[in-house]
Amino acid sequence: MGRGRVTLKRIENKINRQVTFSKRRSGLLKKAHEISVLCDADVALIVFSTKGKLCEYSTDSSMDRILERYERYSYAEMQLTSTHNESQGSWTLEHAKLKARIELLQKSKRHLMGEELDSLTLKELQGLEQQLDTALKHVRLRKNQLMFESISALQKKDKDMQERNNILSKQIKEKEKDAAHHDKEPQIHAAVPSLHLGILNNCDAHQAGSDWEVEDIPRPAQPLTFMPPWMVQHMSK
Amino acid sequence: MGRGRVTLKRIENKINRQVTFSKRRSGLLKKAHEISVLCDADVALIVFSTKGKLCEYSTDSSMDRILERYERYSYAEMQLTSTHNESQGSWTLEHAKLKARIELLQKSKRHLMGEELDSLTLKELQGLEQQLDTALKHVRLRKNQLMFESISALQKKDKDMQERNNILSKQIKEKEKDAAHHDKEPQIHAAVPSLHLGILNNCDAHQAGSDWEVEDIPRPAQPLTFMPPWMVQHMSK
DNA sequence: AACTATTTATAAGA
DNA sequence: TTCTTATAAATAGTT
Repeated sequence: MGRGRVTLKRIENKINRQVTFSKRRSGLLKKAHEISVLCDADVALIVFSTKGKLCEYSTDSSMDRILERYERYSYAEMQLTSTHNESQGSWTLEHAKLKARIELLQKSKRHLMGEELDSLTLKELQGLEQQLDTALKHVRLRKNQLMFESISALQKKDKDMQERNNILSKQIKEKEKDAAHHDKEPQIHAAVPSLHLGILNNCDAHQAGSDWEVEDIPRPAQPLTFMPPWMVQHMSK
Repeated sequence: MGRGRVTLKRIENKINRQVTFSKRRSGLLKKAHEISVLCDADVALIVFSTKGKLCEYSTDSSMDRILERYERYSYAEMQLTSTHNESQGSWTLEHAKLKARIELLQKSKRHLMGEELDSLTLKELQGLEQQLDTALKHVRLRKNQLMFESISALQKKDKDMQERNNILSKQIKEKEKDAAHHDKEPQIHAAVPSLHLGILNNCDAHQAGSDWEVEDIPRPAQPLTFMPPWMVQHMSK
């Protein structure tokens, strides 16, 4: 796509190579992002330039998650290799890797808890926000599930009780009928007003300090910063 | 590059998304390979489709090397310092400890990312939610309030019904007593076992397979953060 | 899976 | 580097 046809061969001219790298890198990042969004794919892209400069893209800025997923995916292999990998030399490396991993995990955990955000770029913060938002949705979904299960149980019991009520009412009426019919005694009147209860609606008995009173704070309109996507990459920490 | 202009938004049509994924995936892989060859770059590309299928490209097919290089890039210091300062004897133990630690960290991290929530209690979920919500505080008072009120209403109703049950039972007993006393007819026995209801606790009536979706429950329009996709792409320094 | 009308990416030039 | 432009490539919609 350009004025000349491209040959799949290392560009020998250093300047040209650098320029082409810049252009294609942004193109590649863009496409990685596009397929990620359009097709709902999890993408991780890592690019080292000749000079060793790192450039990366990952869906939701969650490189760690995706790399972990990748490693999980190849778990079978890894198990096979790691079993026999216990020669001395690789132990130190293994150890170092584990420590590095812990560092990574702690760091990302701190970020997820909203700590140490100073070191993050705008883009990373953006990604973090999205991730937290998703997590929050999941947590609430689960919470709702538990709560609604409680409600369902109560409703069922409620229904059972209503039936029981009806049965008892009928029995009383029969009793009264029998009584009136057979010995014409004064009837005992049992007022049984029907209890009508709305389901899932408002109620007066509201305990203020209860355990699951949640947040009172009105949510401000989402404060999003707009910025041409492919410009963002030029901002560094 | 096609007959229509593309909008950077998840393709909702499943078939279309799948087709587009295939096409773009090969395009992306091709471009990754091209930049790798043309510009002598080290590239690692990992793509998971929606369905979880993995597809990867890496310069010289050396994914491991590049991923290691990637991790080293961030944790060079660590690797240097941690390689030689451990005594050999306790390595196995050290190793195990580190692994255990990693497990713990991953678990809590997953919770913070809204995953594997099934093992959490309502209370724990509440804590998690608050933690996640610290940044997004305000949210859903109304919904929670409604649910709280529903449960309270049901509890109140429940209580009322119990009282009513008791009253009715007494009336029946009086009836029976009267009947027996006055005309010695056969009695009608109405068994009225007392219904005991726990409050917001375990429910026996638990529908196992039901798919709980928050969306099934009427609630106010969802004011969730909507994040314009631009960008999560990031480059390191 | 092929076919094209178009859009998009980018090589070369400035 | 950045912009412009001619052209090659990629691909969305269609068959």
